[in-house]
Amino acid sequence: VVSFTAMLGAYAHHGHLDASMALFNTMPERNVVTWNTMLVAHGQSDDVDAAKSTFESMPEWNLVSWNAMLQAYAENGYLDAAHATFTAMPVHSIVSWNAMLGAYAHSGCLDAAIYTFTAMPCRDTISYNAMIAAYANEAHIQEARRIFNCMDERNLVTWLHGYVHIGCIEKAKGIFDDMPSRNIVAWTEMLRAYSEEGHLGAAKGIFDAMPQHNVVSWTAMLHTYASNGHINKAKTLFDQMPQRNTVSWTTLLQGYAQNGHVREAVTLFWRMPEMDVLSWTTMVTIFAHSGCGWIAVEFFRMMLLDGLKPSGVSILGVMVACKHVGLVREGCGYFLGMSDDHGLVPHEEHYSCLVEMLDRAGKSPSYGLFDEAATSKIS
RNA sequence: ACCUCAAGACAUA
Repeated sequence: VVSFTAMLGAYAHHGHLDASMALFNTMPERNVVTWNTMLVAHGQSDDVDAAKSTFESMPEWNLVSWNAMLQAYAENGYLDAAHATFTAMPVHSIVSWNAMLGAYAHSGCLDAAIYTFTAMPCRDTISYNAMIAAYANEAHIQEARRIFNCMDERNLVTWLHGYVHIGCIEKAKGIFDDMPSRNIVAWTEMLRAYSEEGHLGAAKGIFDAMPQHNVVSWTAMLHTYASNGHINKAKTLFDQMPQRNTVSWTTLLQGYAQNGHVREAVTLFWRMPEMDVLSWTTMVTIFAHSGCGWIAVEFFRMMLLDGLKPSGVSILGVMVACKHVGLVREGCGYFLGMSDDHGLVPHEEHYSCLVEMLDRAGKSPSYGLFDEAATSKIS
């Protein structure tokens, strides 16, 4: 069983999900680890349903199974389901807490992340890294620094992480060079740091020097090419990648969008195995600024029909589109839907876009759709 | 032999 399970995991790691499944089905004997490996494989290829049904078919669960299920939900944006799993599990390890913390950090739920971080019975460097990222994502660099400074235990990974997030790339590189052993997370972090600075050569150097790659590192490199105008290299890399997920697809999609290759973007989009809010939003924003705002509106509607919950970014995109095409009622409706239907808080961008939209149509802010509070904010 | 931290969309002139 052990060697078969190891093979199963190896197949999954290299993106051969079909091979893993075939092996799984023919295995004479399976244990919890075998099932867990399969569960994780499905989660990582963004197939939550398959992960869920694997979980439900398992003869028994251990802590790792629960954590893997929790993570599968978290990775695919099902925050509620992730939390429900967390509450349902019989015991929690630090991995469960970290997974929950990471889920909140990724979805921008800073308060929930802080709550989780303080409620945890103990914290390791992974918890600190996640918390620093949560603050940094929300542009609370001061707080990120504060956490970084108040940590009771530090190691090199956390230093690296902290420096990357506060934008001190030279210091980060210094730490990186001093690390006695670097894991793939550290390597990828360094790669992204260079990528963000536009140091394409340095990023490629890191990528080539890495002892192993996985979807995340491949995608980080893909993003480096795509966002620096090297769309052909990006495409080549994408085709070579042994494993792709929604993030990889969206990264390439964005590369096409940024380089004005609208046709290719559309074709690629419809070939995607799964779309999430970010992939849809990319399509919305591609068309939002052009004269074909109605196409953007169509994409937005299709996203809703797909059952996805729009983000503030996607709403802004569709509002910009409405503004350009003069769909005032429609645009106001999306704005109102933010708080009424989706539990989102409109930001300044949404208000100013709304004002421009009304202004263009010669309507006053007291158009009749808004209550006093909104009207006063608009004016 | 299996789980958590690292990768993707966004505004303004």
